[in-house]
Amino acid sequence: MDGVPIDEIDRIILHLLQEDARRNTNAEISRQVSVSASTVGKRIARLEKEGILKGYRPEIDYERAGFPLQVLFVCTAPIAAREALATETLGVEGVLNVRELMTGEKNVHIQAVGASNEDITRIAHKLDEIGYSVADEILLRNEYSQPSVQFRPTTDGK
Amino acid sequence: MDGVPIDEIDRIILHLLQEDARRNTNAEISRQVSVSASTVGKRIARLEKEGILKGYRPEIDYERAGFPLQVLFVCTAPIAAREALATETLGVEGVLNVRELMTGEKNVHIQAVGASNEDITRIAHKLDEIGYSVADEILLRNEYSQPSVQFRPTTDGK
DNA sequence: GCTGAAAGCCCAAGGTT
DNA sequence: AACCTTGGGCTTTCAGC
Repeated sequence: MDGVPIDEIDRIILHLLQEDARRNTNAEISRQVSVSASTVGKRIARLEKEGILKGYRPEIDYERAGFPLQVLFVCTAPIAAREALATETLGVEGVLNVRELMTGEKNVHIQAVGASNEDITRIAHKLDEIGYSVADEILLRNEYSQPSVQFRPTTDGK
Repeated sequence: MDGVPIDEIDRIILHLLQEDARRNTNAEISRQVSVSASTVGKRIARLEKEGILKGYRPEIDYERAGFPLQVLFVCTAPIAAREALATETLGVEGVLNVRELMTGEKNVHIQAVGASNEDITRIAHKLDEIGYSVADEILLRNEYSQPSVQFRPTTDGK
């Protein structure tokens, strides 16, 4: 499954995809790395097959897109049901992201967006219905994501 | 800046980009919506210019990519410095994501990955150095993201 | 495992309605 | 605004190394 850890070339490919996964074409990447475009394509296919690359998503400014309310629900879920719940949670309209924490009583963080308070209330009810206990409901002020994590493991990648 | 709110066609474009921002080309999108490929391209350019589309990122399984440790740092930052800090935080190697909360004393959540405990310790020190008070450090068990949020605002998109 | 070439497909620009 | 055309560029596949 993950016999080959990923080498220097893979790391550069991942890095360039992180910068712009839509515009950085195989051909463009091949120019910044000393392999051909078809090799870049094959390596990306391999990274996808191994589950390292799981998809390509646009980053959206939800506020400007008509969803001004961003909320973080801090929840408690029975440990046993946690994984099953997480999947179901993504089915709730407005939910963007679910994080399961290893420790602590409040062990699940759910990020959601809505166009109005009505939406947020509906989501909260839904979460309760699914089986969460919603401990806290915090408005998000801003979110920043890393455009480009450095791909240089301390184990120097051998 | 955001005079035109975004119509039904824009919403379908965003939806298809959310499913696969790399493979769903303008031409492919034009087939699923009754406009030409060049119109799709121009609408995407407009959405980018208005800041609704902010980038295209690969979703990476960091664990398989050699970063088995995922941590959530729950921090407190002086309200005034919060925004400036957030930007600086993204510069710390290993940091993936920063969320600013509107309320509560622990007002910033920072998500980071590392190859070893050493990395995590280094990040924690760095956050402290930058000016955060790190209140909690929780191992993340799993994270799920929404592949595709339904783009239908309750205001029915006029 | 990588390369290179060819066929088919895609994109961006400019002109038209 | 949206459309069409078109030249240049891209992706994919496959033979060959």
